[in-house]
Amino acid sequence: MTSDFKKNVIDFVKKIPRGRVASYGQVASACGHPKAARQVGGILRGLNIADEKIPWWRVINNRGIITIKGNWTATKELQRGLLVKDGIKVSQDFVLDFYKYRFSISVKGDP
DNA sequence: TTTCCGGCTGATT
DNA sequence: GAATCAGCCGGAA
Repeated sequence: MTSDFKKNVIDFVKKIPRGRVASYGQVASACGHPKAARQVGGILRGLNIADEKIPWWRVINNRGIITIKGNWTATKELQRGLLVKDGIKVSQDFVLDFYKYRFSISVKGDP
């Protein structure tokens, strides 16, 4: 069915530049559903992870913490490594300066 | 189809 | 600061 929300989320995530991060709520809000933050993670879970075209690792929670279950195809360690590779400093607790690295949303709906 | 769960968040308690 | 509650929406059963 490919809801607009899903497409929007994926599209947004793909637009996240290197060295930047966005929170689930931020992405959800950009899609018009500020409360659907959980769904953002759900979408990334069901579709992408293995798709390196989509920087899912740049999507974290609003506290700059990698809140993953640890039972994924991806793990916290993997995500942390990818973030570090992007030039983002991540603590061993999987915490990063979200305030410093957060991605500014460019409001746009459909091209 | 319905029901339940979940990588979240913000507000309360 | 930890625990609870409510709200959102896509998957999986």
